[in-house]
Amino acid sequence: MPDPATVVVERVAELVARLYPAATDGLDLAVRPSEHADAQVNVAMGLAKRVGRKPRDVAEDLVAQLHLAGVCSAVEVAGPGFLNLTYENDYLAELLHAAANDPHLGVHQATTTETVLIDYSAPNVAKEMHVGHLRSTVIGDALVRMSEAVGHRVIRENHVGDWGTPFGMLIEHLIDLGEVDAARELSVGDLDGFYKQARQKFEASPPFQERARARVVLLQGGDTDTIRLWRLLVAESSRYFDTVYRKLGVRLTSDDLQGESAYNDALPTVVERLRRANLLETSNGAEVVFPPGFTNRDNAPLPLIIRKQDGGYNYATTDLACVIDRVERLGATLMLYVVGMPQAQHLSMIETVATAAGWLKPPFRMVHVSFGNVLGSDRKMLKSRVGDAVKLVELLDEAVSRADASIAEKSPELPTADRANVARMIGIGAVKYADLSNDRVKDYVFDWDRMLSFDGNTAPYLQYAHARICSIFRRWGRSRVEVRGVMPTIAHQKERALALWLLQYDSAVWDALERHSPHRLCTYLYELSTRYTAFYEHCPVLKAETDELRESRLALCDLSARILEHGLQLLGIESPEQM
RNA sequence: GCCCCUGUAGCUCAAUUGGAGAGAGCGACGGACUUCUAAUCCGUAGGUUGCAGGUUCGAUUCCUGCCGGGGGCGCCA
Repeated sequence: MPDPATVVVERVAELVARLYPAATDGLDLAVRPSEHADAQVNVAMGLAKRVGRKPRDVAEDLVAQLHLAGVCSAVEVAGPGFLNLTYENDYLAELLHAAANDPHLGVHQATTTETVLIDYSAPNVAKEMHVGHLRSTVIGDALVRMSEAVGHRVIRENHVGDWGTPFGMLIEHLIDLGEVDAARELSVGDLDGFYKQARQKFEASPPFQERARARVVLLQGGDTDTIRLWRLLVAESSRYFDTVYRKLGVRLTSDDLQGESAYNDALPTVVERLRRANLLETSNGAEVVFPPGFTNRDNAPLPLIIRKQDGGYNYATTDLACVIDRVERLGATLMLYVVGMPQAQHLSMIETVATAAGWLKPPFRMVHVSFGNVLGSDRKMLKSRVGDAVKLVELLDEAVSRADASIAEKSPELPTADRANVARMIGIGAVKYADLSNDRVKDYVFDWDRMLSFDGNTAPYLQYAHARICSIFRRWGRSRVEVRGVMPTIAHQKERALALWLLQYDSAVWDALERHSPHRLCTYLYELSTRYTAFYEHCPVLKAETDELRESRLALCDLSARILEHGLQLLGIESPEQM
């Protein structure tokens, strides 16, 4: 409702349906932002083709009969047949006032509430979290927040790697260290060292290998003491993951853990149900499904392996059990898999098989929210000096200390106690925003200087715009809530540009959500900041000529700040009031 | 060999699913601080959107074929 375009779309749709009832389906009725006017409608061109008339003539007809009194002050035909709209200033003011008094700041709520399950982060138990987990965690978190913001029911799932052959070696290593010492080492977060030591022993010592293999058998057999040790590994790792998630500022907690092991009991059922669905075949002693459309190197059908020759299950089986669980137990209509690009084929096969088996059918659907890599300045996968993966905690700590140094230099008057907190918001925000603001399907180059810059499409720039608004209200000295009753007057060109953009927040949030692309929201917020700053430069607020004008501009400031803060919050980024 | 992703200003990235002279930031050049936070703003220069065709009123976007980069292709997850 707060987007003036929605009214126009309705009116245009009515008119077109009345004038050309036979040519309406699939027509592009969208009202888009325009460089040549406040908005544009492109329906005349598409219509002209269907009814065999000149686009400009169709456009003229539409303009003549379109009733937009009180909404648009002008509707003109331009170019090949564009309808250029200019909105009525009073109408914009009404919508701004409505948005300012809406708890969702104008973002309309979902008409059908879905249960959205978001599968993201997915670190491995007893292994360090590194840059490779950054994108999944940060993008997934943003999708969680955006989905909740429009009223969906959201289920977070952290599909951690907590099962498989490496656990034989990890448990034996834990026994060697002694439970107490091992737990201590794991809880301080030296998962990297723990895993590497275990691996090293495994590779160097044949007796250790034997023990590890035997331990896997015990683990799979449910041996109580082995299970107890395994739980210790999982619990300590989970505790560590929680510290990383808190530092990153994402919603995930240990309550969201849904490890691979959770599906162990369901695996035989998966096999049974596939067999009953007549999908199961035997190939080289393994039980497999051949989903149509997938081939291997030799152009032969490519199987999804359900049960290996040795009788063990594969990750495909777990993933299928997972789909069943999510659909049948949790009732998740939309499942988002925030998983890297390399898994595209695997997930596509899972989807095909789950559909063929009848487990996945409308309204239930799964979407692979894939993403590219984080690159170093050499355009290769980001690595540390010594060549291994960069630890996530170290990356975050460096971001905070860099931000802190920058604040110390630029705002020495800020008390040190506040500075630490602001540095955290800026540093963490910069890392997350750098990740989220890039189109997720592409790789991006990690660059400290650029992401921490106060110029350009960065978190600090948006945060700075927000902080400046807060500063105005501090000087004003009265409560911000007071201006929410004000009906703003739109007069200055910069006020108008800002107002139009503020009213786009609704569509920006939905656009980002529907494409599962947080970077679209980033682009919106960046544009909002630049428009706000232009307004700030040209339109004095506290020094405005009249009280009315001051209040009107304060109202614009208030809504701008709230949308900035709200939008950043949807991305999981905090907005300091001073910086 | 087959399949998927990708290629846009010197650099880093956008472009509202096919819309009007392809937009930002950085860097370069030229301007604006007795300030509501100059950590900012304004202006100028910079392009055959990898190449070649095709589809149509209109293509960075869709189709075909090449070229370059990344990834995947039966018992790891």
